[in-house]
Amino acid sequence: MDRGGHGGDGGGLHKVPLSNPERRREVFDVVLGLLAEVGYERFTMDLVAQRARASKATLYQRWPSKAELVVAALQEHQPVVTGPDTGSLVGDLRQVLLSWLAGWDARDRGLMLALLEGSRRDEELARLRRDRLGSPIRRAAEAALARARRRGEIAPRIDEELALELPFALLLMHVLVLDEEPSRALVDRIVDGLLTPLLSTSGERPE
Amino acid sequence: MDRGGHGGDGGGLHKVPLSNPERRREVFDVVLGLLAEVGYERFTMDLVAQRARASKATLYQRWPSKAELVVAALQEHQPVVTGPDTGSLVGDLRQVLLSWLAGWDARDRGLMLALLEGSRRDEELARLRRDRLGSPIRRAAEAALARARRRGEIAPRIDEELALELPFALLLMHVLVLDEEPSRALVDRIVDGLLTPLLSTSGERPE
Amino acid sequence: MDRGGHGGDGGGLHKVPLSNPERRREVFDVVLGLLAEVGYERFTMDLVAQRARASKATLYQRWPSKAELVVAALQEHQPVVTGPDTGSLVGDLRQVLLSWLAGWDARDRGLMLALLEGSRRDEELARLRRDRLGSPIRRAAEAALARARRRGEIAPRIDEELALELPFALLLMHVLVLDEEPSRALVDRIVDGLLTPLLSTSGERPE
Amino acid sequence: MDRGGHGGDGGGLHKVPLSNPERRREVFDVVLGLLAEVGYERFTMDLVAQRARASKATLYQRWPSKAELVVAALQEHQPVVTGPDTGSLVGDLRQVLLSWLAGWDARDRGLMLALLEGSRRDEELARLRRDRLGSPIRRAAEAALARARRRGEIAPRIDEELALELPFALLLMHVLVLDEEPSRALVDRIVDGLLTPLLSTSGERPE
DNA sequence: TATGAATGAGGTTTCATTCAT
DNA sequence: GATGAATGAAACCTCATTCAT
Repeated sequence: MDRGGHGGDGGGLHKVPLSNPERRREVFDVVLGLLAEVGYERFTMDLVAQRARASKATLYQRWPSKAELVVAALQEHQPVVTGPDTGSLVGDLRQVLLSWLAGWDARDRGLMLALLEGSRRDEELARLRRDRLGSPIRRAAEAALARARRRGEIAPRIDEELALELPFALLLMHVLVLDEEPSRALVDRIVDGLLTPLLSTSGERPE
Repeated sequence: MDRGGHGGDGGGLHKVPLSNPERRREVFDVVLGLLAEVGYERFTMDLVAQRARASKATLYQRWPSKAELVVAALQEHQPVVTGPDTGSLVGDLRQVLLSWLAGWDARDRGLMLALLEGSRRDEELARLRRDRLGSPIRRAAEAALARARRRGEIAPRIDEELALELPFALLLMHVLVLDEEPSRALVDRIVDGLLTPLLSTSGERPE
Repeated sequence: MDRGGHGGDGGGLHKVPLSNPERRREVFDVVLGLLAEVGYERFTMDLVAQRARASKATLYQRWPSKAELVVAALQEHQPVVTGPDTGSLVGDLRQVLLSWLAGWDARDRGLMLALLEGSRRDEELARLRRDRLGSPIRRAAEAALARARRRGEIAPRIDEELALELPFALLLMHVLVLDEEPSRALVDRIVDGLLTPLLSTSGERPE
Repeated sequence: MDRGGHGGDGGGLHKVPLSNPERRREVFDVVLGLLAEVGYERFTMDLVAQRARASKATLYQRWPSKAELVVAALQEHQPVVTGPDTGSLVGDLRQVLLSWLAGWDARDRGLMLALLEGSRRDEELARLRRDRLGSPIRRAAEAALARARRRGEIAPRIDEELALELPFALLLMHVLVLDEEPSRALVDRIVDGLLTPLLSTSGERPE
């Protein structure tokens, strides 16, 4: 399409072997971009090959099927969510959500959809979906909860498990169903308007 | 599935013109079943034709494209959610959720996924998705909220809009991401473990 | 390739539906020609489509796979071998062989090879091979043998089963291994030079 | 299969240059095994490389094409058929057949088929086929015939050339068409039930 | 010399859609 | 109005062969 020239096409490690880690990342980038753009079914090896300036045969040499290429690319796209100890449960949760927000990538909405879609055809992807969509924040949030318990911060009558799921469920819904990009504003509404009244003994809003 | 008639290859109304409303419903049933089963992309006109015992050409005569057939079928599959006045906000919300739960159809998880998937290709489906997944309960819940406001039941510091979204967001996540069927138990956990502590001034749990 | 004109391409029932028996035969003719020409593995649906002036999709509508198309075409290519009663076993056998020879088709050598080749991949073809290559003459020959037995024509110490296989085995070998076309001369050598001394009590050579 | 060595991934001589005769034989063994297993067309260089633990590039360095590799391997797989002088023509022929039977290799049926198949694409293979399938026994048999002539053992009215072809043609047919392994029993039937009555003046059956 | 990697040119099969009856 | 049949345009995957190290 663009026959290169004065830059274009994204730099071009092409001709570099796929074993090269940078080249590999380049391919994964194409894969993730494509997945986000068109979803799992319309994602074609031809398109990947074209954009990555590789031949399909080359791709197939490294990843023996479309499914495996997709899985590999997604597996390497693990977001890192950290949750520092702020001293209060709600404060900790806010940090977890903000950390997740900071790691949010423009392609992530599309990738989530692709994952839901593809997981219907491929069991490996289904596993990935449960892991990835079901718990990215969850894990960090659980650590925060553990700390809260040790501190004796208890919220009686609260279903703690659901309370932890709550922020992610809301974010997910806004993103997937309502086509919104996740925003600091939404995180604040969730933390201040729901989590704080629900869990807080302190958890004041910082900054 | 087909409650048959006077025998033959599975009964049904095939050979009856598509203008006939019952025949129409029959076709939609096939469409919804297929969508739920395989999703939007693997849904093929051939399969519809086969299962509905019609010819593809006939289908195309009534619905000029795959997308339009899908949209038409989904539009006719509107769940009805009612919410009687129980006297308290939480009580009302519980009723709304139970009513939604009662209308839940085994195909609905699949249809939600199909909708997410297809809405990527077709703007009409995208609209449907926002409407359908974004607000089925919402509408009824909003009525309950209005009543609560009139009663002066106020939850200070609560983000009411998010609070209304919350139960559906959780249900959605459990259904779509964790592969669970929605259950009375989950509804109870949401109402008793989250909504009640959040909103309740009373809202006791009925039998 | 040849865009028709003043004849060419073999008549051209193309555009006629594949359900039409004559069109069907036309396709089979292309299939058999191709099989004979290039064998089973190099036989491609593309080539068939091109030569038969049909689209691949059309072919796939009628025959759901390459293997099934091949099997169908071969099944319709049954040679007819008759064996009149000449009064003597050797005379009868000669007739059977001559009848087989008369039905010989220039493509048959290629088809035999294709059958051997394809039968390695497809069990249906393997069955066909055993039937077709193992017994075309055999059946007629057995009838002749039965008559001989009724007449009391007995060849002591002869393995009759092998004796019946003998002419076909020799023809097969000359055809498959030595690239010869089967000929009247070869049949005569077999009958006069082997079968007669082996079986004959009379069996004079006619004409 | 691999009689191993000091451990490792299955032993073998991989990493040893292809110029080494033992390594060469090892590769040919892989080639023959593969040919017998899957035939000529499904025989892939990838598979050879894999099983022989060599790289395709290495193979291509020694044999410039698939066809040449196959030819080379087959050429080295010449069966040895001997035929001692037993004093009678039929006795000699039996020895020839038994010698051939003794040299029969489990892969040989597959190799014959592969040869028939491949000889359609490659003239070199076609030559090989005519030589290999057309005459393995023939040559030894001819020597026996020459001795018989010198002894004055004459079979009048017999087509001697065909008579010599006969046993091999029958064996070939049983092997290729009927999927039988060649057996002592079949050889005996051929010798005792056909050759003896046809040619014999003595030729008694030995132990 | 041996090899890891790349690739052009297919090969089978599928699908939304359109004709002709 | 209903249908059997046809089809162009992909999609996934494979293979003999060639480079570059």
